[in-house]
Amino acid sequence: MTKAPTIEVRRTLTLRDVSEASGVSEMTVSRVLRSRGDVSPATRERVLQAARTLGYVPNKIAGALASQRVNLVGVIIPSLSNMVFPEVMTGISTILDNTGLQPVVGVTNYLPAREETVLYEMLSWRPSGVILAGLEHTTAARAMLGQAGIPIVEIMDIDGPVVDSAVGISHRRAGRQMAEAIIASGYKRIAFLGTQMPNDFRAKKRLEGFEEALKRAGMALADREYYDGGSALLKGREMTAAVLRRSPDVDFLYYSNDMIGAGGLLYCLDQGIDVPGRVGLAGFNGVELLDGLPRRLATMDACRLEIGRRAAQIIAGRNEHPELEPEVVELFPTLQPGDTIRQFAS
Amino acid sequence: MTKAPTIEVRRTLTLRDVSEASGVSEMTVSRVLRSRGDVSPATRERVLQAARTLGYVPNKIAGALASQRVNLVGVIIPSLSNMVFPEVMTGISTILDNTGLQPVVGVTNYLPAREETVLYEMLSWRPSGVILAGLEHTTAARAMLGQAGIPIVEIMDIDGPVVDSAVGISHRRAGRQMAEAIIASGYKRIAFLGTQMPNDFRAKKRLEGFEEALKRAGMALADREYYDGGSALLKGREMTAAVLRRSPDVDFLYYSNDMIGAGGLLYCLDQGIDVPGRVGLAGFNGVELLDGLPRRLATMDACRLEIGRRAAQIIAGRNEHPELEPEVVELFPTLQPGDTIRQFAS
DNA sequence: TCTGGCCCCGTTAGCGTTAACATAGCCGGC
DNA sequence: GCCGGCTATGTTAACGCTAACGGGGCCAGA
Repeated sequence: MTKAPTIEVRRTLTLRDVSEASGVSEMTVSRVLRSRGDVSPATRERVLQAARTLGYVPNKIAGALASQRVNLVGVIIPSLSNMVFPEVMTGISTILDNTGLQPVVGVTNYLPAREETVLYEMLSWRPSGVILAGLEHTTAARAMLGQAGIPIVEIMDIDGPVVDSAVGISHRRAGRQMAEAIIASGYKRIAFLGTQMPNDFRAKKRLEGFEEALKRAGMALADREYYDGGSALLKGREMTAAVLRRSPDVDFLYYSNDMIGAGGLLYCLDQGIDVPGRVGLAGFNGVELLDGLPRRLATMDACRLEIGRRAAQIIAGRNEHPELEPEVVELFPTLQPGDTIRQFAS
Repeated sequence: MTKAPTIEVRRTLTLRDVSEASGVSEMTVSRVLRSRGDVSPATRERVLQAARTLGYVPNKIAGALASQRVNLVGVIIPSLSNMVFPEVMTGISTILDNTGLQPVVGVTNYLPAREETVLYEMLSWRPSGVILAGLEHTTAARAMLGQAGIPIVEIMDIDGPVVDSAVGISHRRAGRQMAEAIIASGYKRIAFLGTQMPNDFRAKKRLEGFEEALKRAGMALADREYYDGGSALLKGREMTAAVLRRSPDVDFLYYSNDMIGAGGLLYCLDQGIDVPGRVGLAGFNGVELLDGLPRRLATMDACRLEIGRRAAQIIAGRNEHPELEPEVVELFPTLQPGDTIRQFAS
């Protein structure tokens, strides 16, 4: 009984190994493994068998270099830890799964310089497309995007000039709408509570839209409070406590995201504060988490899943049909009044 | 006045373009861009200048093929949407940032078959290492890992056979410890509430350890409830309501994760149920979110950040010093009793 | 002046795969 | 029986970069 020969020094396997094991040329093996071109069922089977028993894993690096084709899509986002981008990723994945494309994530931590680095790194792998959050980039990053010669989709935001394609909502308008709803409900002394982050341009735009609407109604923010880092839920509590202490006459708290809004809501309920009678509350994003709170926080859905889907569709489409034109897709978030905003003016 | 010549059909730039623009050989350009080998400051500057003005981005595909070196580390995790893996990623990134290595994430959605696919895909890029969650893999996946010839680190769990290296905690022991603490506090009728997911092996092991400790104390689970999908916070509420209705005599609720535990806590507080007098509660993971709740949920820290850091250190270390041996690192989670578990037996 | 060594830079030969073309064999129709 | 046209396979030449080596200039010491 002979034993199958075991390779001593395990070099990494190549097409040549499979070709020798199955008695055909490397080219034929390549064709079988990519199911491209005509191969007779017999040899196909023989090759697959050989590849399997050897445990061959193709080398995409060599393949990509030869074919000038890389099935990767770079996705550059600010953070993974705030529940909003994972959902965007889900949207992207569901679409890309049906194409041969594969997402590769890069995280910038809201730092433009980091975005530039990550982008450079990604482009050096010559991906088939890039999806990145926001419209604000360093000049160098913008230059790279322009040069890349691949479809680029900026997501989340459409308030500003676009490099190539874009899918998002108008955060300025979203802020305005929320302000209008709050004003219409009769709230008069409105405070803003948000992140300190100077590079969260979308939060900034929402606030701008919000203040603009206030101004148009002859009002202004009664107070504002910023935080930076830490547990958002806890910060929401703390900031809410601080604002209500400092400005007891405030009757509405507008949070820059749902998480701190949820913290604020829990705080108010703890303190026995009448919501939405004594104070109204609103956040932004429409995160799933809110469903489990004692009361539904008013919020606006940011269309995260749909944004991911549409962005991926644009990349996939342009990949298949290079003649397709760039497009800018605006989505419209819906205001969910929940239980933390009065229904009628008082 | 002559205009700089603009290239009509924008081919993608190569080293050759930079070399021509700067009047040196491609090799010298390569050396400059990788800061490897001796190059005179003068030519270095000239090359960098040329590369910058052209907007050259190196082609890592070609570089990797030529050098047989890829600075990527594959990270394969079940999910991004539950707050635990993003933190592991953070740990990995902080270490890798200082090494020239770069993480690439793949998500399996707790599906072994999907893990196999993702792994195959990753290995085909010939990464410098792979970090993957859990010890349970398909045979094919296990075979690939064995063949890969690169450092592999299995993370989160160490209850079982390891492919190469591993960093994690014993979930069985974690379950046991929590059970012992609960029993010591005098709770008698204990229910379990967890995910339906048949492939969350770690949750399963925690439950096994938990039940084992109960058994040793002559007890058994009084009730159990499973959920599947949806908002974890909301599900936590619903499941808690269901269990307390079905088994009114239950005096402790052990949740398989903090998120549903938080939902349960909020439900109990809503209902005016005395926590931890009438019922005690405990979760698992030690997520930051808990800090913002009205009461601190008992939990166990899963050492996520540290797991990420140690795993990355192993990869980076073995990458620098290939002679290093595989290692298995066990971390020890600490039980945080919080406010939802009685301090003394009653 | 010669020699050895260092600095700087160029030349050559792949890395493992695929695109493009070449070719051998076979079938059917006239 | 020859030829066109298919099918199944092989051959060749990149793809863009880097490892490895080679070598010309220059300086110091003999």
